[in-house]
Amino acid sequence: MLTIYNTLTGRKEPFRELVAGRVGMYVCGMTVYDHIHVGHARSQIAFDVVRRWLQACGYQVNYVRNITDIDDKIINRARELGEMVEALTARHIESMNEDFAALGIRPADHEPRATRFIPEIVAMISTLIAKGNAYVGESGDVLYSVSSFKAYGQLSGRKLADLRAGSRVEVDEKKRDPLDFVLWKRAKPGEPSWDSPWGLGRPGWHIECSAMAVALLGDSFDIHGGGMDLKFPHHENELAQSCAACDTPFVQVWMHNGFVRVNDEKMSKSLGNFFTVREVLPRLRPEVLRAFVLASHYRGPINYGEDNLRQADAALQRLYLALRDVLPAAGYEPGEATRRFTEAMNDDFSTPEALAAMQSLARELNVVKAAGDGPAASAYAAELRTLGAILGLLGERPEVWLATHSELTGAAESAAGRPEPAEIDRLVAARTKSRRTRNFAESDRIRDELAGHGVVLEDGPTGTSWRWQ
RNA sequence: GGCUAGGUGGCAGAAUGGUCAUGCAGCGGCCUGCAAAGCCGUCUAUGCCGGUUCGAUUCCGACCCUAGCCUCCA
Repeated sequence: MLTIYNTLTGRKEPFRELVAGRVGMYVCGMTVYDHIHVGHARSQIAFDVVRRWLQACGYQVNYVRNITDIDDKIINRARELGEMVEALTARHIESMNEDFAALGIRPADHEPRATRFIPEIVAMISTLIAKGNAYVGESGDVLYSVSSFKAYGQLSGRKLADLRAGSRVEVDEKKRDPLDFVLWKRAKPGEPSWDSPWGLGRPGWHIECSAMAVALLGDSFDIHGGGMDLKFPHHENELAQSCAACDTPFVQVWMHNGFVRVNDEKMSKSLGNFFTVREVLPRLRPEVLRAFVLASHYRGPINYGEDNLRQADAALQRLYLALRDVLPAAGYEPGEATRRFTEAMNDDFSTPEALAAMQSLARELNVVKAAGDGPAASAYAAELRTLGAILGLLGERPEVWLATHSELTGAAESAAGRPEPAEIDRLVAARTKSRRTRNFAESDRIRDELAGHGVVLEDGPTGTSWRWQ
């Protein structure tokens, strides 16, 4: 039985889908004005795994991940770069998709863009005005009236009075309530705009998600996910709009992932302490980043740093080493590892425990391998790869993975100074010759030399193989 | 100030009203010419103070500390 922690209720609850066998899921995606960073990657990996697990459980998942392609930041960035908004967003959507693919984050079933859903957005705003939940302010913007929705604050656990008392809420005289937020923003000259009953303008941030989610998943759906920082105000507002417009509970389960930290601080655009995925990937196998993310529970924080990445790499390498030289069987009888893995994933997607189960399975695999039990090893290998696939891991061939150099885990050797494979093969052959003549001083010298370049030698019954450390 | 989530071994990170995963690192052994890989064994932990209990790391309360949100942010 799958249980999921629901932000709305503050506890883990048994998951009950609205329509038997089907799950509608909406995850907040990217605002496309820059390359994605590790924090974004974490969030998308987390929900990618949620989706994969739901599918592994037999659900037919309708996965929607939006793209915010119009807002102030985009307009400002385009202006700074002297570029058209369309060109800027197209560029970054492409960049985002490349990064997602590298990290094994699968495309969503629907990837709606705000600018393609203007009619739906306008319609929802009209409904809100008609129902008395929204009004046209003095500035010409359309605003949502928070006091018109009595459950406002339920998701983030806040009371309107507390929020109003918050020292950082800016008082805007044009609003009836300082907490009212924009649904439709009137365009200033030169800004991209769309026609509406309230004049030329563009949608506010929150309304696009409401309108697109309802358009693609219906008035009420199963799971809505996003980063912790979206809980308030974004999801609170989204919830208020959608409930008021549709008179439905909107979302069954709200899920929020924790942050990536750098030196115990949130990695964020505003703090400037972020690493983009594309600057990090050249010296980090994408799968290592994925393993690093999954080594922690999705709701907790993770610290981005060399030590932790190295550990993730070592753990992953251990799994690949176990799989090396074993042909996975076509079928197998799921064992203790699968049972433990399943239980872990059913417990609010506890990927650290699931990975622990995989490590134990790798040990069993190593044992039967060493004992020369080929059929048992093949069965375990198949089981391990199946479990790995659910997490989007272990998709590579072991030999290929092990031959891939990772600067992080390798010697302090720059890419330029790294020896060529042909040169390594030559040295390995020379060492083998020395070993045959029992000239161990020379053979050890060669091994040390290679070790200095991050090359690890392994002597086996069929000869010597090498891999990058 | 309000709200939320946390504080577990050298590090990372699970779980649990009584026996505290898993990986890395360390130590001992097997294997090896020696190593590596692998296997076996093994050391170190539950922020602080009270309470409930036969027994709490786990439940309750206070305190301290950390992070996050309350403004754009995955």
